[in-house]
Amino acid sequence: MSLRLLLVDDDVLVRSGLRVILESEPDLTVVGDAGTGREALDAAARTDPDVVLMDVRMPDMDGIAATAELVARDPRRPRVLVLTTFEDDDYLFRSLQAGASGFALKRSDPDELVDAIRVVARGTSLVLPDLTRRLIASHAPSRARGAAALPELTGREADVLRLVAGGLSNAEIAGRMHLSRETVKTHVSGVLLKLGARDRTQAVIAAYESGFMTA
Amino acid sequence: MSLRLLLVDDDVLVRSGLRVILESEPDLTVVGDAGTGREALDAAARTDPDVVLMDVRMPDMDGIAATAELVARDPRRPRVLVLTTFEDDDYLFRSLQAGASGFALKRSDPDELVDAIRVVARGTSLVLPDLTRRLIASHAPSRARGAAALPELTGREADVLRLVAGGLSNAEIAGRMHLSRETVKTHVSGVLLKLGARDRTQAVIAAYESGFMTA
DNA sequence: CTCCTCCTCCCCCGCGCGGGGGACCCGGTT
DNA sequence: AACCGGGTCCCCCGCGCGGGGGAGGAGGAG
Repeated sequence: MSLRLLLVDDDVLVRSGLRVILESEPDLTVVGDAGTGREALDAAARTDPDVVLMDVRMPDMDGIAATAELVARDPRRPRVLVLTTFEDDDYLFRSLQAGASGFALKRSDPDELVDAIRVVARGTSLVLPDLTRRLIASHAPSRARGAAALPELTGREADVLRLVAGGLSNAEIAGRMHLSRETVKTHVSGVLLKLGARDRTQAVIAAYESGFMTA
Repeated sequence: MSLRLLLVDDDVLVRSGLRVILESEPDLTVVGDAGTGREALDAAARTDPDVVLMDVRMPDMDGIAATAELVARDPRRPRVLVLTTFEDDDYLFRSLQAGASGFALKRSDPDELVDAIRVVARGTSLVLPDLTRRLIASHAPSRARGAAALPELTGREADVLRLVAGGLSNAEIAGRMHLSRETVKTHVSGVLLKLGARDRTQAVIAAYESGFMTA
C-alpha cells in the first residue's frame, strides 16, 4: 500500500522536480499538487493524501495558514511536512506550532527527503539536522534560568571562562594568566565543548544564564 | 547490510528487553551493551556501532557526557539516540546540545523506536512527537518590545542585539529577520560602536550587565 | 525644498577564532 | 610498570567577524 502525497508549491518547476524524484520511489504516489494554500485545501479534500509537502511562501494563503487549517479539520489525517528553501527559524517555529509534523529544507538530499516523508507518514514528527541544532541554540539561553549548574569544568577552564566572560581576547587572557595563546585556546576549546557552545559568545551567555557570573 | 547497535543503560533488564525487541528486526544487530557512560565509550571503540542507544541517568559518567565525548571523537560515526523514561526537558536540550542525533522515550512503541533508529542511522536528526511540541512551547517569544534599556540604540539595533545575545551568528540573524548578512553587520557595527564594545562578546556582556536581557 | 536619520545592500581586507592534528611534563591510579 | 587526566605549548587551516569604503530609498524636521 503506497503513500499518497500532495505537493504544494507556487513554483511549477519545483512541483515537477519533486514529482519526478518522488515517483521514482515505488512506495510513493503523488496524487495531486497545488500552487497556493487555498488550492491546497481543495486538493487535500479531494485527494485525501497521507502526507502534504507544503511550501511556506505562497500567494493567496501561505503554507503556515494552510497547515493550520488542514490540522484543524483533522489533526491526524493528512500529515504536513513543511518544505522551504530558507533556513528561516521563524517559519520553523510557526510551522510546527501550526501543527506541521516536520520541517525540511528543499536543498536536502532526495534520500533524506524520502526518509522524512516515510517517517512523517508513520505519525512521527521530525526536524532535519541543521534545523534541530538551530532550534536548540535559540532555546539554550532561557534554559538554565536559576538552576542547572555548568558541567564539571577544570580549575583552569573556569578561570579562563571568567576572563572570556570579562570580554578579554585569547591574547589578553594569555597575558593576564602568564600563559601562551595556545594554552588559552586549549582551555577555551574545553569550555566550549563542555558547555555545548559554538563560540565564546555562546559560552558567555551560558555563563550568565547558569549563574556562573553571579556566584 | 545490517545496522550495528550499542545499548547503554545501567539497568540490565532494560538492556535485555531492548535486545529482544531489536534483534527481532532483521536489519538490526546488537553488537554490544554497557552499563555506564565510561563503559559505553570503551564498547563504542571496540564494536564501532552505527547507532548508540544511550540512557541519560547512569552512574560513572552520565549519558550526556558520554554523548559529548563520542561526538567529540567523531561527529558522524556513531550516531547517538538518547533514550529515557523521563519527559525531562532539560535532558532533552542538554542531550541534543551534546550532539545527540535524536531523543526518544523508553515508553514509545517498539515500532516507533525501530523507526527512529533507522532514521538516525541515516544521519537525520529527530525528536519524537511529544518532545518536539515541548521544545517549541518552551521557545517562548523573545519578541517583547519596549522597556529599552540601552536607549541610544535604534529599533533595529536593539532587535539585532537581542539575537546576538541569543548566541546567533550574523547569518542566522539575517535568516530570522529576513535581511541580508550585510545589513545585519551594519546593525551589529552600530551596536558595537554605541556600546563601546570591541566585538559581539563584549556587546553581550554589556547587554547582560545593563539589564537589557532581563527587562 | 533640503537635511538628516534610519534602514537596506554591496565590495574588499586583515585578523582573531575555533578545529584538526601532535607533543611533553607531572601526579595520581591501577 | 603502564596508564590517564590536567596543564602547557606548537603547527596548519578555514571561516566568520569587524572595519573600511560606498550607495540608494523612505520618512520626518527644518
